Amino acid sequence: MSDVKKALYLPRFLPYRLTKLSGFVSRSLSRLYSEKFDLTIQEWGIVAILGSEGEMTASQIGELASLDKVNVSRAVDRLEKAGRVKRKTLLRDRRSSVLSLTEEGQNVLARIVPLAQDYEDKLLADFSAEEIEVMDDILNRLDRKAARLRDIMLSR
Amino acid sequence: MSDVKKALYLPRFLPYRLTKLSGFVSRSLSRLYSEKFDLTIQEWGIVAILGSEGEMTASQIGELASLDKVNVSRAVDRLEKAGRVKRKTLLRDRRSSVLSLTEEGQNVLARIVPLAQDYEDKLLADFSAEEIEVMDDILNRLDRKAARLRDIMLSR
DNA sequence: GGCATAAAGTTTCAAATGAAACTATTTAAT
DNA sequence: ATTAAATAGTTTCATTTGAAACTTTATGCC
Repeated sequence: MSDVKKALYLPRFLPYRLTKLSGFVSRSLSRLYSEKFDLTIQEWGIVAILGSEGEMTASQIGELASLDKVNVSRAVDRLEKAGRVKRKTLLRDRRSSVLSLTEEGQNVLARIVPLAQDYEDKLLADFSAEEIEVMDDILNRLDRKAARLRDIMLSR
Repeated sequence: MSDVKKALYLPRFLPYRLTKLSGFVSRSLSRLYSEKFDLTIQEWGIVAILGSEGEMTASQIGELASLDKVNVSRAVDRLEKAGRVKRKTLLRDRRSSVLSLTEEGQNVLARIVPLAQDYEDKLLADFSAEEIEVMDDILNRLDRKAARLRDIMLSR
């Protein structure tokens, strides 16, 4: 009767559950592209973003992919060396360059997208359309809240 | 009209969203214990588990905390050196030992639990009890499915 | 009992990561 | 115009991580 809330039951603790779930998912997914296509998770994110957005600078990519600039820089470097991404220096600001997929990059993307979609489809196979909508809403709200809390915590 | 599903919109891709959310959450939470208590995320998980389960071997902990044995070994080593965990060798199997929290370990746990609970409460503040139940169910199902998919993928 | 195989942890080594320092360029202020 | 401050991206260095090899102890088989 006394120590009801003394401890903390990890399997019910949301942060733990999120970490565990996202770990499962990322590791599974990475098996789909790491060996076969020699891509890291960051590179895959960048290729996916350039695929849907077209041209972007490194910092814009970082923003969208939630990657810090060090990681973007390294990943872009590897992608460029592998001939999957090309840079075009801007005249109006030579500090940064605009990045885009090469033909080879588009090729890789086209081959991975179905695998990734297929994995997501399988993960969601047991959920109805309404349930997926609910999940979508929950994730959005959690994401916004987590970002806000982080900002609050950082600011003091 | 042609390339509707060619690309993949990252901000709607579930694996990406999970990774991003869990990253936010873990980093925020880790600020609560890493500096103040000098604990890594793995150590915190182990302390929490030992706190609610009492005595366990390293492999049992790994099972519960979803940590591989290398990480458990290292984290336990640090915890022991910090006087937070103690080992008791089993007579019937001297390969492993049973681990438990020292008084100091229980102390640390008791000081962190309120902080962790508070963070979780804030994260969930905008959700109703029903919504939390729905979320709970969704996470359980996703977790089981992701684990099953991983096993399937590993087995070939 | 004696030998092969498995299991629990630990150690080692190479690769991934992140914080901080650095370079090059641009913008702002005087 | 000249200097100071800010921005984009890169490099460096120390730490973290994970896979594979290793050590010790236990189990199964003949």
